[in-house]
Amino acid sequence: MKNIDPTTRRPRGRPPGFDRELALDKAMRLFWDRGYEAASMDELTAAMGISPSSLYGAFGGKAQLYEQALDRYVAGPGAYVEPILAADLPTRDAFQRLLEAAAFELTRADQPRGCMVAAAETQCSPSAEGVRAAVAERRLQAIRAYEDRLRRGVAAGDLAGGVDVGALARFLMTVQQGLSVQARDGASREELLAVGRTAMRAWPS
Amino acid sequence: MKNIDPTTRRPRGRPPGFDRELALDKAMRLFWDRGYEAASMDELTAAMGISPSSLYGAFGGKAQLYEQALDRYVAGPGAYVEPILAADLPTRDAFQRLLEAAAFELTRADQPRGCMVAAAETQCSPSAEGVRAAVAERRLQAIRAYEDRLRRGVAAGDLAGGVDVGALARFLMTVQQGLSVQARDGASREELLAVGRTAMRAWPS
DNA sequence: TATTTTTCATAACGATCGTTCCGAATATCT
DNA sequence: AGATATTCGGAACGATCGTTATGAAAAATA
Repeated sequence: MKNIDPTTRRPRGRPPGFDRELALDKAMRLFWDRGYEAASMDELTAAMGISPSSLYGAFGGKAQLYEQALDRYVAGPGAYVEPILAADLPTRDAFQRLLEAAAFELTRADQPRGCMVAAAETQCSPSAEGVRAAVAERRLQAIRAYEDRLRRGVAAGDLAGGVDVGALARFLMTVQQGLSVQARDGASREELLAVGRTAMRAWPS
Repeated sequence: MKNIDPTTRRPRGRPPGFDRELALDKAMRLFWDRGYEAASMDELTAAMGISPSSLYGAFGGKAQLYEQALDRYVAGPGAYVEPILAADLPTRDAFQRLLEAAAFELTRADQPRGCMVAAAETQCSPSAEGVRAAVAERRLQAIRAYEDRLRRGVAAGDLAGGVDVGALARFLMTVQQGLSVQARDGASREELLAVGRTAMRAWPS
């Protein structure tokens, strides 16, 4: 088949036989549910509907695929976080909404339970140390994002200047990570919401 | 060699060539650090100083060894919990001490970081579903233990009757699970202590 | 139509997984 | 001493791991 339109001109060789974004989405779901090591190449290729050679050609390998799946998770199912932090809300309200949203998102019936980042890859074999460190780094950055939001609250005057924003940020992230474990263990949405409400009682004065 | 004393009479065959408790201890350490699946039989037998056939003879297999390692963890490194819950303390003080003790224990230099139970085996391959369920069940029982302690507080009158003990217990366990993730990510003892202090601010009135 | 380029499916690779088998070693019992 | 019982080290098992090699398939280009 020939393509005349120069704006959609096909490259030289055989065209890819699958949708890259769709395949990445399937991989993300499996990694999300299983973690990195427990998701085998056989399962990945089956879920993505492609062959190992296509996977290597398009994504570079299992570890690289996992990192791209992480990116896709943050930009997709995990995208609910950023707008809440960025919204023009009182600081306390923002984190209350964040915990409510987490309770909702971590227990959706149409998704794997828990967060793909929050409590994943805490244990692994030495050969997976690289990906473990990558996930841990994302968790650290998430705490930083909380800190930044809290500092914005201090600057805006709706959070007392004496508050230890580092400790508060880490506490809030600790709760999120615990919520992810709870969700994976089968806790209900209402139970997670109750945990979130309890956690908010720790909000300074 | 012959053994005369009938109270320490040896059984018929060749005597075991290793200390069962010591070997189990080594296995526990490795499982604690790596989790179930990422700890290979090669590493286990090397750490325990025994052969695969001895491991099977003495423990039954990898999965059974893991369960026994869990028991040993609870009775050993994790034994600090029970006396704090059982102590004759005001309820609030008990959980404050528990969080302080956790911050200390989860960051010991002579042990793997984090708790062997709290945030482990949240993701695994289908073949390890059995052990995952077993660990999850222990986490559920831990929440129950917290609930029982809180109810004791209500009965003793140092916790208001209107308090939702289920939610409070789950919140406290959620924090513990999050602390375990934090510890594995390298958070310092002081940081965990600060998280614990923040969490205690959620204590009812 | 022939050539070139890229992707694809399949099979095969070496490594490692948990497990089992086997013969030697080491003890007690007859 | 010989028979019996139990444990040992080590090899071997089939299965599965992630990865790579091979050649056919499918497109544009010459």
